[in-house]
Amino acid sequence: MAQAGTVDRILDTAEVLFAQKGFAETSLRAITSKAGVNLAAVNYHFGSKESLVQAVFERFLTPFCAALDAKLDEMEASGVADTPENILGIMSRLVLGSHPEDPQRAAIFFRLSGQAYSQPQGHLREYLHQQYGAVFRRLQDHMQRAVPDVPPRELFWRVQFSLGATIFTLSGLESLKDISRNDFNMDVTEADITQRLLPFLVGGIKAPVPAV
Amino acid sequence: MAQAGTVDRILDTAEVLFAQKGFAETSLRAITSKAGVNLAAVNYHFGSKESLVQAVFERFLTPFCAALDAKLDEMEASGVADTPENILGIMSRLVLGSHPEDPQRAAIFFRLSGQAYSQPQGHLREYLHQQYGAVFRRLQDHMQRAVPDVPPRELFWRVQFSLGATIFTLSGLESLKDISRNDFNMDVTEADITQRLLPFLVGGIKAPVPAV
DNA sequence: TGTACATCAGTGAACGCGCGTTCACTGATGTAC
DNA sequence: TGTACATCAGTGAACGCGCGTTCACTGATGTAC
Repeated sequence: MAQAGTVDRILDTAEVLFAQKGFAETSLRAITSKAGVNLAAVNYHFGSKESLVQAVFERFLTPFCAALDAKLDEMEASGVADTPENILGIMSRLVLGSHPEDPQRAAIFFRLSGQAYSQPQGHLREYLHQQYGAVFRRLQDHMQRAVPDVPPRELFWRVQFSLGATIFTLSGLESLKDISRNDFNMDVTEADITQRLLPFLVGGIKAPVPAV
Repeated sequence: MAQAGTVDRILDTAEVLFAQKGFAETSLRAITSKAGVNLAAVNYHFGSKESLVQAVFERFLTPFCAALDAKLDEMEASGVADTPENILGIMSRLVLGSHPEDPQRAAIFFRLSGQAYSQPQGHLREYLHQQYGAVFRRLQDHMQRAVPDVPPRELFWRVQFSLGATIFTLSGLESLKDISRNDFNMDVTEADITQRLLPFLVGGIKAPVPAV
């Protein structure tokens, strides 16, 4: 963070504060004063607060989606069969490994996602869907090949459920860590949770489809 | 809503607006003008905006938790064995059936829950946990008896994942309905989703525990 | 090499606005003697 | 039965505050001739 340009200092600070306090609850004054830049610099560089929010997401998602695309290319080229286990494995390794120098970064990413999705107005959700929908559909296609017996409509919902379980859990991780510490005397990490999450999701995605 | 007392008119209006736009994004002026009551009435009856938010949750959760307790009593008395299917079945029937006169109400409940959980500050989450934690633990105990092979710590997380899948999906239902309509030419209802959700959750909760 | 102008990052102060909250007040109902 | 006082729901107007945004400005760097 130190000595970076104004734009990066704003983005670095904004992503931490947005994750900590939410979009509406984080003022530009809070961001700029913590970042050590002038209040007007946000509007100068980004145009508005809303554009700053989008820029924060772009900085996360663009490289992530590019990496995911590359991994999927790799997988297709190698001829490995699609299974829920290896598709979800790719995802989790990508998320956890995307910023090895800063393990907190993955947590921030999830908290931001959780907030983006629970924003009731949905401008942001629409923007993300439009911007990154293609990778999502590609992932969905692979998953379909992995579980051909699950009808596409059913699978669509199961992928949504999986997304929900993941984002919800990892975005509220701080308080869940506390509970886990109190109830089980046990510290947990993002990697722990992911290890527990994968079998759960695989079980759910592969579950028998009830005859209607 | 018509002709109710001031307190109820405020609560009725607030719960709809909070679900639609979020807590921070809904002003007391919006609530009171739509409810047809004086601006100062909120502070007169509830003391502050934050207390109003809590009151909205209480009006949902207190009867819901009482009904859940009663159902669990009933189940224990009847000697039916615990299974993931019937525990989750009780929950879903309770949620969907809790306001048969107003099916929209369940959707509002989930949107509020989704927002409560994604609130990064967590005052509300703490308040809810403290207020309704007992019923949650009781539910967890039943689930443990239903899947004795899953270690308690593992189960704790699986219940969190289930909660996440449920709240996340049902709280973002509006936009998912749109996607489903576009991609599959298919309208979905809360009850549809619940029917698809249950096998997914059962599959996840029963999934084999990986040897570590 | 020097001068004039354009571009650009950044600044400090102010703008108007909507917010939650407060306060003095009204009018109706209940209670004490 | 009448009077004085207390309680309570509700009101209208104002309060101060923090917000996102704007604007005129500065100073450094680049470009044209």
